[in-house]
Amino acid sequence: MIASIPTKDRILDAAEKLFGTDGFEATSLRDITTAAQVNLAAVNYHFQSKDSLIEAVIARRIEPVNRKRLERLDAIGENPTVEQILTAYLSPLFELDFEAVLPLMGRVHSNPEQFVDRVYRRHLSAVVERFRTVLRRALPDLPDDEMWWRLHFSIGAITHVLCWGRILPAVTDGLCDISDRGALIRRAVQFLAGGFRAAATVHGNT
Amino acid sequence: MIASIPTKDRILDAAEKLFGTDGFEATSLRDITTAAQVNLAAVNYHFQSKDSLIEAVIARRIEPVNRKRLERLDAIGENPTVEQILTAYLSPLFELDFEAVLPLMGRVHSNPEQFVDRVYRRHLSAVVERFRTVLRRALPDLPDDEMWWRLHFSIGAITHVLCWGRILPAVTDGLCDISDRGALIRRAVQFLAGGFRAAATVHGNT
DNA sequence: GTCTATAACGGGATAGAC
DNA sequence: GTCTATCCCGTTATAGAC
Repeated sequence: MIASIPTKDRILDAAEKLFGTDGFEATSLRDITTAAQVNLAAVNYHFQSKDSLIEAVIARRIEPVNRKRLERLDAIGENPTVEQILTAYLSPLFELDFEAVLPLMGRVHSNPEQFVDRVYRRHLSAVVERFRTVLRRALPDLPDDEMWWRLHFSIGAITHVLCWGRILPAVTDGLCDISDRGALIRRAVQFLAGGFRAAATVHGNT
Repeated sequence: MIASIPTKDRILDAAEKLFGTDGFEATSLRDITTAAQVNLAAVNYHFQSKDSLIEAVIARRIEPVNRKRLERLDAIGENPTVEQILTAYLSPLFELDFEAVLPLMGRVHSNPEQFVDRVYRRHLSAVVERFRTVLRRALPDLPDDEMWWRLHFSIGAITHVLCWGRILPAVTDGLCDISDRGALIRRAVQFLAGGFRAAATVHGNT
């Protein structure tokens, strides 16, 4: 052991970084214990299995984010604007680290088959439901189905930034800057609010 | 061999389905050859490795989509609306099968580290560049950096639908219907066009 | 709690008969 | 082109000493 950080936390730190960059299946316990500079068997001692480790890594990050989301939603009062609601949802996420933890969140959001039960149903669905209710008050003319679609479009837009964040500057000749988080949140909120406010036509089978 | 479909195509069909639902790492060659009802060694005969198989599976679907995208972009004339441009980009994608091929496309779009070279740079960047140029003419007041961000928000929104498509009805009590593709395309285009048209404020370091 | 050593297994890939 | 059999490696997980 090199630093004074407990073994369990060293494993969590290394795992979340590697899971984020390489994916859950592609990351072996050996990769994790090597990066964390702990013994291989420590993973199965502190966590019971790789699967439990994955759950622990995710829960450690999602729970504080969701707590802040609900706090900020409560803080903006009874009749917030769409922009305020979206900011309450997004800002706790984008305060996290783009190198280590945001890629992990991206993985979680883009693997429904793997995580819909252990993440969406357990950690996310109640929060989404709260925000959906508030958004419905802010956009009373939007039909329920359209609201759901737009929520998913929005979550997808954000998920993509989580997944691609670190390499966005490279594929856009430096035009996409991820260092200014306040600006990034405002950009996202403006775009998504524009989408939520777009006219919703009735869709038939044409 | 049960049907008359050539072995090579049987492998591609089974692989794209399994890659889409389970992911690339989680799908073994044994899974694929069992589903395709072909011999294990056939994969290494027709393709050289699992990695080459992955590339072949992706290229088979992406290339026709991109050809149609450019055809439809050409077909809408010199000064198309934002809605027309977005429809030209999205419609060839959403004509594909939500059970087999769209989940695969979702995987590809949400794994930048794995696919930025073999997919984005090879198959996608030229097409995105064409659409970015046309969009810039349709939205002359939008700064270049904002354009890039909004393109990525849009691609993310769509990617999310590709990844989550099959289970969206389940998590929304049936409100999200993916069977009517025309309606889905129109919904997405309306949302994204609203986002692209949103006012873009200048972002400082506040 | 932490280590070494190893079990038990499944993975990709290939040799060689047909 | 297609098959069987097998090699060789990396994986998760655990047993047992310290």
